[in-house]
Amino acid sequence: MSSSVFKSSVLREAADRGFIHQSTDIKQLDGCLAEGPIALYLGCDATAESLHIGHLIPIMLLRLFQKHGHRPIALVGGGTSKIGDPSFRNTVRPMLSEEELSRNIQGIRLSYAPYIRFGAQSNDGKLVDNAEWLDQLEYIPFLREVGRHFPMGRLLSLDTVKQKLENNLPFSFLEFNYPLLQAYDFLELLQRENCILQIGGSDQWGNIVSGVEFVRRMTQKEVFALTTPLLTTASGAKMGKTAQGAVWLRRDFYTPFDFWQYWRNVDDRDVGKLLRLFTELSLEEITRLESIEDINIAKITLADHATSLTHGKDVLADIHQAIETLRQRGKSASDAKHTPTLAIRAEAWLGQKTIVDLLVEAQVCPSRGKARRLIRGDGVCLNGVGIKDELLVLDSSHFFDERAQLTVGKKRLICVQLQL
RNA sequence: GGAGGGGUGGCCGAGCGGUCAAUGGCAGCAGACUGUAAAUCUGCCGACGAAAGUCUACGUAGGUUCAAAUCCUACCCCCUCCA
Repeated sequence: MSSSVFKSSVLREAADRGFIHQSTDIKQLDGCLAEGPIALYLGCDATAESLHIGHLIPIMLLRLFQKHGHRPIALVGGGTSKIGDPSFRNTVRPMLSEEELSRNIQGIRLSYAPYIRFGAQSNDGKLVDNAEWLDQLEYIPFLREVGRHFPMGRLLSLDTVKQKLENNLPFSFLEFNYPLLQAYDFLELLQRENCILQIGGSDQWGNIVSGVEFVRRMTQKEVFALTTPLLTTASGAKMGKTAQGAVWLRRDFYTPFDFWQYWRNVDDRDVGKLLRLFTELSLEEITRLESIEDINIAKITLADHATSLTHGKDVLADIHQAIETLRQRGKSASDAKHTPTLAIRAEAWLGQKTIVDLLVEAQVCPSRGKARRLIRGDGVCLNGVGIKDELLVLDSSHFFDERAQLTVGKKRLICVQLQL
């Protein structure tokens, strides 16, 4: 999508950076945006205690809108999470308890903090929980006021619904109601906050458009939908998922070091795209980085910027020091605060426990058997020396200044801190 | 409510009384080559154990059998068709 067609600065930049996948009447939306600040919202369900990289594109877009003076609303689906979004997943979502939900909502608030400025100023963001209104709904009034605006044909034509039916996947009336509730959110936010735009990932298109149509039927007002592309890596995998699970945005779920590594190791073909989406470097600067022969410079820049946006600039020095340690296979002793660190008590370990125990304790391996196999596969170094002997017992010779560097493969580093 | 099909390791998917800790694929991890990329090749890929081996697992609970993922019974869940 060419940016030159837009009058509003925010859509121009969004288009240039690759944020726009689909939208309803974008000309009219552009007009509204050019006239002055609007309120817009992004919703997500309260299914975990942290958001992850998969959520990040729409969040970056929400941030972009705020940067251009618009008012962002982060909606957390405390209500809709009781139903479970059936979109594009073939298992039924587990039912969450009230306690889990409120814990998750708190965690999501924390996840948003680096990206969206919340507060009371004119374009400060706001975090709302749709349980606030959805919990109040009563069945018969809801059916009469809301249900009748959803033609059955329209509902059945939703991609998410069709997919469930065609593939004979489990799908109950409970989940079938999800689009209605999400649509209702939009109406509620229009009335409460004069919110006229909903953004989301492209998998949310059906749900979002249901809201746009519903609002039109209820109020005769035009509201808008804008979706971001679903990010897959060049190799086709879903962005942000690793074997260990999601790449979480909260540092107590995923260390800044590992977060940095995630970006450092992206596919070559994705670097430019990711720089545009996940850093705030100028487009000229990104083009320059792309033209440099050594693509690793662009990757490191991506990792630095994405990480400092999420975790703050001050983590970078530590991370770079740890990287240097890794590069030299654990020669120097770093005491980085933002790299994975394991503290062990001298009297319990020295002369007692083995390298296998250490790998398990450091949560590198989930079991002792895995740790053994990792060693047998030449995957483990202690202070830069390859470990051959899985029975190796730790002693003071392994520590310099009470520290040892445990490296696993080329990318993982654990600082082991000895406590006397 | 009736009839039929199905629930196997992270996912897909074989197996249908012993040789099954369970073929194969994907994903993953480590090694080699590189650039902490991709592709390729090699090894690993339930837990405990140095090993021999032991234990726990094929929806849940029982049962038959020397022996069960495989047979029987009940229950739970999913799908399809009928009512």
